[in-house]
Amino acid sequence: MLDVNVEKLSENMEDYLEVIHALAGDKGVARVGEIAAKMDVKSPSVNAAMKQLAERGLVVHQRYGYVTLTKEGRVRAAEVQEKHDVLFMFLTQFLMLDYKVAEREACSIEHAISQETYQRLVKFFKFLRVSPDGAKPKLLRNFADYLTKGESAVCDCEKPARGRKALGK
Amino acid sequence: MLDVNVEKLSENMEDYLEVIHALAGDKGVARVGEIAAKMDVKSPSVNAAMKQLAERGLVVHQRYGYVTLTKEGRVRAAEVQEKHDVLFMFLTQFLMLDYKVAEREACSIEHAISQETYQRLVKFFKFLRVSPDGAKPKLLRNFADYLTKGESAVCDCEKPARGRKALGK
DNA sequence: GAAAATTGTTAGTCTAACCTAACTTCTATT
DNA sequence: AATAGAAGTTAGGTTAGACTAACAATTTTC
Repeated sequence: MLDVNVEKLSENMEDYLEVIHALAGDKGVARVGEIAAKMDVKSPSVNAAMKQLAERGLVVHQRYGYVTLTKEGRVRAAEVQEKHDVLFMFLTQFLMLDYKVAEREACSIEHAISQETYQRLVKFFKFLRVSPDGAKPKLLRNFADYLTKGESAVCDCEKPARGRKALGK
Repeated sequence: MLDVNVEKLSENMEDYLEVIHALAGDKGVARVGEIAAKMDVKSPSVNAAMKQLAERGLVVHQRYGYVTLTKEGRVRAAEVQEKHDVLFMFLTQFLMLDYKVAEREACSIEHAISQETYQRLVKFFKFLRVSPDGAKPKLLRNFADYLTKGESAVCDCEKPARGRKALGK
């Protein structure tokens, strides 16, 4: 199926792909200078990276010109981006971390998780019907309470049959 | 409070601390050769690493002799280990990944998460009463079903009020 | 207790990132 | 269309981490 013949990329190279992907957006092209700015490195570093990525067939880099992702480059970039997004969602929606922290952490964890783990996370979200925008499921609203109010708020998935609602009301 | 004056360690250095911590166990000491074997590197690499860690006051390394963690080294090692353990738990208990995959991923993610994120994960486990050994909470048993049976099994934390149990029985 | 075997160290090399300084190409203004 | 300035490239240096080969210390074995 998929994922055959995929040489492993370093974290750095994954970052470059991701940034190019983001910059390219609709235009489909990025400049060395833009990439350098976004990655917070100098242009010679970008140059060296582009050389490597070009050799691996992930980007096309015209001398003094545009950088574009190849088809395969786009696929790899998208994979990383998807991991990033699902991790961000986990960190914000589940763990209720603030956006800035979540963003930073997602950026590092995205390189550390396998496709397999990514897919399980996606399934877990589906199972709980969590989405980036939509209303939080009850479970997570409960957890939010727990975080602010402490031990008193509990997950009402557990021990639901014993008393409470059943008795007093 | 805590965590002042803590120079950031590279992933590699964190790994060394973790391995020394594990090897030291009760004896409290480790040998260069053991460390090399566990990390799957050669001894000169361990040597160089020990030099660095000794300079930072995290280990004591006697020439041709034992390596031991300092107090601070032990603290740092334990922090990494705790992250590892909670991640391993998340990957196995929540995402139901197999032990081998979970172990591998925990080893890489452990370097990428902050104390803050770690603590939130711990709280989430407490909230759901998940423990390494104990019985899985209902939520996770449901998710396990969902993974094998697909969409039909759902989280019964959500939409619990509408029919089902209330009606049929 | 001396020689052999094991274990640890040193010196020097390699690679992936990064950097600065100097150079080249492109572009945009007059 | 010439040139100033911006953008990109090349050359060469730095650091962290690994490696091999050669050497030194320690431990084991006879």
